[in-house]
Amino acid sequence: MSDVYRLYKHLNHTVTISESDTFKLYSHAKIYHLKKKEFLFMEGELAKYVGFVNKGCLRYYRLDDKGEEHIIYFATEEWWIGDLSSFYSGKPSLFNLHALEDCELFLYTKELFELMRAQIPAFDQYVKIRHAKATDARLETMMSQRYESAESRYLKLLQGFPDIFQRVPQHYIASFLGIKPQSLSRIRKNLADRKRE
Amino acid sequence: MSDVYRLYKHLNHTVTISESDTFKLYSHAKIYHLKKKEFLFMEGELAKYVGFVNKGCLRYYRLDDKGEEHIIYFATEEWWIGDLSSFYSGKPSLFNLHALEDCELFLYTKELFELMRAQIPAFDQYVKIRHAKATDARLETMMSQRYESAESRYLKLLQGFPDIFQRVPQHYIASFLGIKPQSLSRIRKNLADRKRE
DNA sequence: TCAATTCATTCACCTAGGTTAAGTAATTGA
DNA sequence: TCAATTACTTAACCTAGGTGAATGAATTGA
Repeated sequence: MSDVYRLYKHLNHTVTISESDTFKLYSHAKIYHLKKKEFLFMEGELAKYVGFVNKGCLRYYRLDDKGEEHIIYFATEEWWIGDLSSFYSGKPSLFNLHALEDCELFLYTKELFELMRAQIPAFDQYVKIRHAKATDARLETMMSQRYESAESRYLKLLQGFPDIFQRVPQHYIASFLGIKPQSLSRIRKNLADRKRE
Repeated sequence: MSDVYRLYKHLNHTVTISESDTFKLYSHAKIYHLKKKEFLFMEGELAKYVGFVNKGCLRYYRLDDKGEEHIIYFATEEWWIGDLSSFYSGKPSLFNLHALEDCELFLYTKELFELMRAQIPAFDQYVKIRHAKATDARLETMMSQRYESAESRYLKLLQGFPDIFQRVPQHYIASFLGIKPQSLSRIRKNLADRKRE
């Protein structure tokens, strides 16, 4: 499987893009290897890249005023990563992007990213659709945080992103769900107990 | 005060836009009067307009699976309203946009809105900045829902949007904060008691 | 390889906010 | 204008999830 195959396959789920356009996109990217436990950027730094995860797993998180971490998303193969707010505004990021496994990323600076959008209409189209979906998904998360129990959020995650449970420690899952590791343990125990009879 | 003044003033907080461009924008809008308790659109309908609130107050909300309302935002003078997701995708909205006072709105269809963006660069610029800010604000809301107490969310709202308390019934404030009216009453009582000594 | 660290689990106890229900005040509309 | 509706408050009780602390299991790294 060529390096570019995953990107090609991914884009073609959403738009129709040629192999040559995909290759163009790929060949302009900075191929970047991030080792487990390294950061692509940290709070206070400029998030100067957006990138496509070709391999690996990362977490995007933020600290609250008590210094506690809150994971906003996990990114695995075929996810886009970065802090768009910092990327576009040029202001320091409030977030941290942290590798949970060794990663291979295709990175773009703002200039390069805009150039790709300008030169490859199908890619521009893809980015627009993605933005819209991401915005919707974010609202969805907010709503479910507001009116669903932690247990039901856990079950949804288990259903919608089962992979992640094999790849990241459980206390990160808890942080993503917005609860404490002890609470996640309790929820899992309750579910197991209930299943037992 | 001319009808267009508020729009002009508002846009010039963010970008530099001429009176004539503002007037162009205004003159293409559909001026729409929504009476108190009417809906601009409801769940299941197409949200075919986005609009500028020139006068009045509305709430944008959604029902959960138990049929409970959750207010996402209030909009008063100088806010933009609409469901961008439905607006752009052409799919029915999941949300309701409901007038809490008699309103005067400047409405645009998708075609007209895109035309305005294309013909008035300063407006296009304004819309981009707005989108970015709205996206950030949404994430902020999500975070505060996750790790701040209802009391602190209440105090922040009181500080950042004091107006709204004069204009909408308290149970809507509660719904916006993500709590029950009784809880808001209790929080207010606690604060008052604590202030008393 | 094994000591140190990091993870997961469990338990007892606490607290913010939900629930139910009642009572009062304020608005609304024919 | 006044009956009906809608809003707000209070209080007793309940529950999901937080807190702190203890224990053991699994990973990590010199």
